[in-house]
Amino acid sequence: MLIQIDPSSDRPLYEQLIRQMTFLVAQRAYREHELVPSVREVSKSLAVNPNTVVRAYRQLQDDGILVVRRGMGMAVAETGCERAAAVREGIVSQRIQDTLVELRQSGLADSEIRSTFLRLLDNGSPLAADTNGTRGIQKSEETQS
Amino acid sequence: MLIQIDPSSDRPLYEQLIRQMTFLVAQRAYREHELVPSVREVSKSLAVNPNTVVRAYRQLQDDGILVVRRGMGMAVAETGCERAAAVREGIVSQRIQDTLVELRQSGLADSEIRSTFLRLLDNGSPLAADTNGTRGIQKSEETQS
Amino acid sequence: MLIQIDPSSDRPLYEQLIRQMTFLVAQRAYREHELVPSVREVSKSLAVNPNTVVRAYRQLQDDGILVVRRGMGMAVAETGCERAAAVREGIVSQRIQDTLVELRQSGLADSEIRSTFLRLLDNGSPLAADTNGTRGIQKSEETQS
Amino acid sequence: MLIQIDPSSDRPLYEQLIRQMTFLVAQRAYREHELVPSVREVSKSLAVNPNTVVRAYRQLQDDGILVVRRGMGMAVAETGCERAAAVREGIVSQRIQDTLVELRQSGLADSEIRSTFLRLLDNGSPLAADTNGTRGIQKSEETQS
DNA sequence: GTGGTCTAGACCACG
DNA sequence: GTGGTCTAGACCACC
Repeated sequence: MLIQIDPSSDRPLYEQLIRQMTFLVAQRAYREHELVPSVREVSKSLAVNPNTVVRAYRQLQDDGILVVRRGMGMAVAETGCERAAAVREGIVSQRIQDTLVELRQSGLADSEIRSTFLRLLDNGSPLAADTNGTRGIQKSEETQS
Repeated sequence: MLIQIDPSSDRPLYEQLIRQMTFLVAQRAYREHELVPSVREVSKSLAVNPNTVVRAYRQLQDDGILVVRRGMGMAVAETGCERAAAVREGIVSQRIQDTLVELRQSGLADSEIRSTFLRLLDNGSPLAADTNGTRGIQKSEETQS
Repeated sequence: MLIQIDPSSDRPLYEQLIRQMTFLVAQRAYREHELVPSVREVSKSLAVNPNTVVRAYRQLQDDGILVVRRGMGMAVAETGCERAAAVREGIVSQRIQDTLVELRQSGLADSEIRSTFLRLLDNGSPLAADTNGTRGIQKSEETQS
Repeated sequence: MLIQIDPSSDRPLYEQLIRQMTFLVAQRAYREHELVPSVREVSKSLAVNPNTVVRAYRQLQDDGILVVRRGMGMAVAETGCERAAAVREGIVSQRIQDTLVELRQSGLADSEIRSTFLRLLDNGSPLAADTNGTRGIQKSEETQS
């Protein structure tokens, strides 16, 4: 339903776009064969350069999540949702692994890591708790002013 | 005991050096007033540009973890271990927070995140079991030619 | 007998249509003065934009392969089959030449190119054995709804 | 030894760069761990925009042929030559396959295809027979004016 | 010096 | 309207 990017994040914009889109398709916010927002549309809504969107969409093609419908736009690929879910799985695991490796280097015991993690997990749902600096795009276009 | 860096990581080398050193001091691998390896030594052992080491050491000075002993090199500061522990605490919390924010965007429920995390935590190798691509430096300096 | 197009090919649809039609006329699947399927018919059967068919047919006119029969549609021109055969000859030679140029840049010796080519030539399915993603149109028009 | 591109070709520049570089590595014109020409260098020598080169180099990274040496440039990856050879193999096969499919659609018999192919193969070595419009880059930089 | 990212704007082919 | 390619030029982090 919603593509969100945070221009102040240290993650590159195109990478955020790739991740967001992958997650959305994995959640079936866009379904197989459904057209996704056009490059220009996304570009305009998120105030991002078209080239940046193109770059993200291209990667999603390479991942087998999107396909080009020439002259019409880009659509979720035949088995796009599956692939997206698989890619998401990989991203999530990798992210946790990386974090664990770094944390273990800190000299903290696994038990300390576990307790800190669980404490922060239960704390609050920071799911865009602060929307400062975040720009989003709705699926149906009447939310934009 | 050991400074480890991974040149293929996406983290900058100087950042890895800062983190590693901070963690080591926090663990009291180097104690107050103890001399730390010289820039030249670290640079040679890790095959890293001296400038990169200088940069890291300067940051550690600014953090109040190291101090210059003129003519002798750099040593752990008066209250270096405390400060290092504090810095470490901040790094660890921040790291977990960041990870949580990203994971929540993936559309996975907190319960799924928790289970994946716990699974990977119990699985893994305690501390870089495989050292492929990782370069280290020992506390006693005669390991490297 | 059959116009086949592959919408997922990197060749533009109109170009595929032109080539296919040229080949069919060269093979005398449609003979001199014989009416070819109407724009509307082709468009519907192949699920292609009518404009695309129009564009292809116009090119075939320019090539002297088709002519308009006002009020009736388009037919193979007086000397259409000859011209089509000539055009086909040019296309085929050009195609092979292009391929050879590219392959020679790969650093493979001519002998390797030859053997690979012959191997693949003998292997393969004679004519689009698997029709996945390929859409066709029959000469007799009652196959499509 | 030589990167060659033809700006008048219908193949995109970045694709030509990818192919050329892949072929060169496969032929061991650049060897494992060896630095390849920098983005700016290639860009200048071939009179191509740096972004275009970046795009090509990025793809080569994704293919596992090149790796970044941060601050130093890009080098052939550990098993880069193998991978390059494998990629080349795929490119070559695919190219021939595509050609065969198209030729078979022309209505020509396999025997005719074979004879035409062999004739053109033996004809001449069009390996850059005409250098009009082709721009190249030497390995050692003293050839450029 | 190196690569990485982003913007701005242009032109093209396709449907 | 759509995506694809390319250029030009800027700024950044890293070594």
